[in-house]
Amino acid sequence: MVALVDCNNFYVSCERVFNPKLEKRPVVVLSNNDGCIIARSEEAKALGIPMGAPLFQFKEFLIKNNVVALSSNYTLYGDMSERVMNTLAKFTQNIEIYSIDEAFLDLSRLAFVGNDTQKLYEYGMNIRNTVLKWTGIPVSIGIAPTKVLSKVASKKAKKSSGVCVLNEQDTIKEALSNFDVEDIWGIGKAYSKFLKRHHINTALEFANAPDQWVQKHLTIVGLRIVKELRGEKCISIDEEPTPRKSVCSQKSFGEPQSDFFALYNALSTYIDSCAMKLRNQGSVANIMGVWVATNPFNLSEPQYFQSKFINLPVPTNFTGELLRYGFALLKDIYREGYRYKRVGVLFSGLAPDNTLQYNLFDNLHRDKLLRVMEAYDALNRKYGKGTIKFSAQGTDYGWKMKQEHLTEHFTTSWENILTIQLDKQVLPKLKEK
DNA sequence: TCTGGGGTCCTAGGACCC
DNA sequence: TCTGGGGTCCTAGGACCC
Repeated sequence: MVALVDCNNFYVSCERVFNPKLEKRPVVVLSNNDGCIIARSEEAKALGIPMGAPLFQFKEFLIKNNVVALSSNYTLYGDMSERVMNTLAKFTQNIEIYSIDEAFLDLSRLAFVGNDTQKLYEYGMNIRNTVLKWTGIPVSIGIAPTKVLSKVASKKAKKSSGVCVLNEQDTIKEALSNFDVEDIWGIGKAYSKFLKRHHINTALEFANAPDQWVQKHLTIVGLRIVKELRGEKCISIDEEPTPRKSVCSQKSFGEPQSDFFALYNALSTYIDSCAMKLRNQGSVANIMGVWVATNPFNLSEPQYFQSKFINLPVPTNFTGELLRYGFALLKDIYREGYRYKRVGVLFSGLAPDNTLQYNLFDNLHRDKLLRVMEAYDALNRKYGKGTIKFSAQGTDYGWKMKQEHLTEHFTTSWENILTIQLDKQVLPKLKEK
């Protein structure tokens, strides 16, 4: 059996842990630059605020309905996610962290739980209560024979007690017959439109579709989903995080930028953060690409998009070295006279850093640089990201993201730690305990 | 009308996820 | 005026090999 643990409205829930006044109120969390609405509390969903809606279209609506809008605080969400995952790991080591707010647990190796529906339910409840108590984050748990079915179960769980077990044939069938095909994990916009055109509207109807037809139109991926819906395990639980195959970073500017060095400042920051990710997973990059773009929504202004990719002469993850390539690439594609909205960088062709292929004409002292980067990472890990930087990143952040409603780094910065005033009557009782 | 057989590698594009 | 960011996988088709 597989359990999917899914945090409810995760970003909003994180904010609520540190600000109980947000409880029972409609709350939304915004994307970078306060651009779109990317997370909504149940109250906000009930008001009909759609996922991904641009903020400017809904500003008045939010004010009128007393909705709290917050800038996204990924430092906080990342740390809270780690706490949730660490809590889950106390229950089983067989866990796949699927995203910032979701994890699959392999229950098949927990003999004491077995296949008994009631026992599975109680176990799920125990997990749910523990996560809530230890982290303050409410979760929904779906338990079923396969990953796809556990996703179905978790959606059902959200509408009931928070835990749902789909175990017996008839309960599974019943659930699938009431489940819209477009809500199935792995069926997106295009496929659901296609399926509905062919009169497949529910998950049950999809599960009953002929294999050959499914594979022909939805590839092998679709066929796997169908089989999982029938209870046949096709998608395994990945306990080892597979190393990334590419790393990229691109962000919109708070204000459009025209100056080359403003673009390069931003690019340097993205390169630095990618290079750090590469070093963290022990990879070096063989291919590097840089692109710039104007705002595609602003049709009244001249548009420009350009990218350039190179094969790196020596695969590397050294920030300083990559900054030099970044500078040259940007120089190549930059054109004066445009108002740029974003710049981005991509690293691919990743290889393990222990298979380093040296270049005959390489004149860098790589052993020394390796130690420099190790010290660099150690400092930033210990005292916080950005403690030490490369000079290319500069000090002028005209391109900086807009974050007008940012909450504090409650769990990762001593300066932001909450102070709590204890009631005089509570204190002696606590001491007793 | 007919035009060998078997393979690899790369890329672009489309689908999907959170 | 204002519209997020970071990933994965699969397939078809072309170029190339013998």
